[in-house]
Amino acid sequence: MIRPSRVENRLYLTDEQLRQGIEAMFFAYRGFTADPDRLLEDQGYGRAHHRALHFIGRVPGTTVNNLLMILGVTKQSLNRVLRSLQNDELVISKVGAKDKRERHLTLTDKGIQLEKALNHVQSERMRAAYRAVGSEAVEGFRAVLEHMMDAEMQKIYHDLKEQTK
Amino acid sequence: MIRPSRVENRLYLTDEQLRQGIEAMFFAYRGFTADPDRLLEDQGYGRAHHRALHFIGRVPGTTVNNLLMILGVTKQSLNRVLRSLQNDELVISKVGAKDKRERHLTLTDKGIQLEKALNHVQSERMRAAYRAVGSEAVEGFRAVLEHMMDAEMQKIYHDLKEQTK
DNA sequence: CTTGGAATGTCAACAATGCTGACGTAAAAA
DNA sequence: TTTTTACGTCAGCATTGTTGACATTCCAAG
Repeated sequence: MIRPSRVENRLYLTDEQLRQGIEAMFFAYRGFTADPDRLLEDQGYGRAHHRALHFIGRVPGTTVNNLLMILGVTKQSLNRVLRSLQNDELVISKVGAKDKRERHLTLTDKGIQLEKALNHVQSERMRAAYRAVGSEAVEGFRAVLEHMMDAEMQKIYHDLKEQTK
Repeated sequence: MIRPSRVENRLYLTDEQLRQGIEAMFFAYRGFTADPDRLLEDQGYGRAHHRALHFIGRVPGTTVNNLLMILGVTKQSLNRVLRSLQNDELVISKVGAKDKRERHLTLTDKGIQLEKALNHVQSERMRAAYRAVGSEAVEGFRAVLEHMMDAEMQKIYHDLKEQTK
């Protein structure tokens, strides 16, 4: 549980501290993607494929349009990635029953396998970091990240959390 | 399923918690880069230009090779960015006095101005997030990020901190 | 019911930024 | 001195963003 700063309501932050935060974010994100990137390279995929697999796995049956909002890229960019995943039989696209304009996306067994592998290496790094710092730090970490998101992203982030309850 | 007891050192993390951490990182990084991206677009630059400006500003007189290690890209990729920054007179490259193979990079006044503007919008978002969560959370945030970096990046990150003392 | 507009997804072409390979020049080693 | 290594530059390719054009489907106005 996060207590909003109890003593100093306004904490004084030097430019230097903020700059270190920026650099930490930059270097950490590289670490965050390093392990999945290695796995993906073996298969001839990139980060874009990872993101698609992740969120299709997270919300099975989602539409292309919904995925678009989550990922924040153009549909043309996403389409290219989805096409290759479908060709390789990692993803299945089914025309909507109600609305035939929509395509509903799900992972095949093969897709689930790769997604699991990617999720595993990424989770292990995060688990290690979490373990190293303890649970209070973890809550702080998540709190700061949440406040760094744009408002729409915060909403999507929370909706995803609800979804798996 | 066996539940490890929640003693302080021992942190039990569900798959779901780890997955949320992953997604938080993903969405937050988008927010983290959103404001600078807008500024950069106005000038016809991209994120790669931002990173170069940032670290040249941080370590004035650094060599291309040193910058390469910080950024973790190939010299060919960096070179393209540096060339455009030099053409636009944001960066100056000077042949090394001792070793003429090296180029030492510094920002021009124009370069400093743009770097300041980029740093400002990015810092403001971080400051807002920090303020919203309080100082304990901030420390947790930085601690987790640090443990998420690869070892070489941790070293570089710390060296940069020392440098400005 | 028909028709025109909005929504959804696909195809094509372009831009930014990764990458590898080839190479010139300077320094270091043999 | 000659060969090897290091540093930086130029050329070309791959991934993944972008905008534009378009076919199909749905829905709402008439």
